[in-house]
Amino acid sequence: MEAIERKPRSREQTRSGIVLTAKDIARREGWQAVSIRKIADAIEYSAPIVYEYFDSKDVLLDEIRSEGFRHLRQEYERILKLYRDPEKRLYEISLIQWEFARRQPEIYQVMYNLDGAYCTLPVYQSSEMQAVSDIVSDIIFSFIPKSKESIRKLYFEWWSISHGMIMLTMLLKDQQPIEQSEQVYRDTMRRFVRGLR
Amino acid sequence: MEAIERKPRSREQTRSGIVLTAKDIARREGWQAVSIRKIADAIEYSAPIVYEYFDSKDVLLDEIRSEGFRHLRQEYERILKLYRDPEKRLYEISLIQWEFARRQPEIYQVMYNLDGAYCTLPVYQSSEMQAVSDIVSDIIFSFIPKSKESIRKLYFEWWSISHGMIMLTMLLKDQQPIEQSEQVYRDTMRRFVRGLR
DNA sequence: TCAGCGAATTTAACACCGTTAACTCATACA
DNA sequence: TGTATGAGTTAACGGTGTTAAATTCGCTGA
Repeated sequence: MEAIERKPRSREQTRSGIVLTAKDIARREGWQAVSIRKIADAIEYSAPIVYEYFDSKDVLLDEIRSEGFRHLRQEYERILKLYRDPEKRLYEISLIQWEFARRQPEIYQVMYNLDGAYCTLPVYQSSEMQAVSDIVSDIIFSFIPKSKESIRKLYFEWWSISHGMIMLTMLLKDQQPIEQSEQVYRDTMRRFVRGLR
Repeated sequence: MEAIERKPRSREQTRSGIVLTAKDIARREGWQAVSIRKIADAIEYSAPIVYEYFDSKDVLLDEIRSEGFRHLRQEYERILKLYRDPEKRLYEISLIQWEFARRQPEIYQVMYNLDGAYCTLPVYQSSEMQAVSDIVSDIIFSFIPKSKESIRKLYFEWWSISHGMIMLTMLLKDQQPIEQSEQVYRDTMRRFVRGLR
């Protein structure tokens, strides 16, 4: 983030500078190292300026989290356009999930309050999260048009397996090679998708 | 924890008082609210005293985490004595896992660095965690005596499903009734165990 | 009884944190 | 020229983990 200098910057640029810097520090030093003052330093402003863009650190984290869910949603919709087969769709979306967590672990962490990332605002009532949930639920529904309750359970199951494996992979990453975890992930998700029909 | 007064206390009592207080604050206010000074206040000592028992906050959290894994191991071994059928064993252990997370969520959180709990010391090289892993792996092995690699994968799978569901249940607890999540958990774990034979 | 020692405990400090009030300062307009 | 507006800063408050220094206390030996 040292690329950012303090010359001519629009409000929008400063705002996204804050977000970028926060993510950058989180990626390099972990979320517990992200502080308002450190962000302010990086964008070459004093700390109170950050509060002109975000009411609190919590709100900033929430924004980054929402951004993560939005990005995920876009990827999901890309898959929807690419494939028509529900089986293929759900499997590819599972892979998207994996790739996302692998490429942007710090975002994944703040989305689920993992590893020092801690956002007070409840995630379950975020519309962005609801959107990604709806996409996956709809795919499952097109698979087997059962009751809303059944779909909910199946989605909960899919989500749990995917998220659980991703989390444990992160946890054990220095002990168990990622390639191996990825293989298990692929196999398990494929089996889950197969098991739906 | 208001029961603790400062009269005659052995070193051991003070030490466990620190641990108890930390867990108590975490349970009531969340891990991000746990501070050395607050613990010291509760046990009626000044902050530096805590450092006579624990080198750092990190070490204190690590101790609580290890305690959690030890407790889990004891429960697992209780199940081993109670049942001989591997299928029954694995299923019952799955239920233990659920019950533990439900009854002592703050311990579960610190074990996996969830929701503001953050312990720097790596969990994957804790012998206590290894012990519980070994128990479950052994059960799976007695189920289907395959290669070490296969067992590892199956254990990873079991752990992911269980942990994933528990985590998401915590995350969605205000949105999705726990009883419902528990039902899905039981069904899924039963199905997993069945699928092993 | 009292001096002195050693251990137990506290106070004070450092460098950080999130957050807010008060202040400075330059520009734009009357 | 005077003043109001807005951007940006400094300074402060109460909190954090942590450590060094100071203090208090109980006990031993004279």
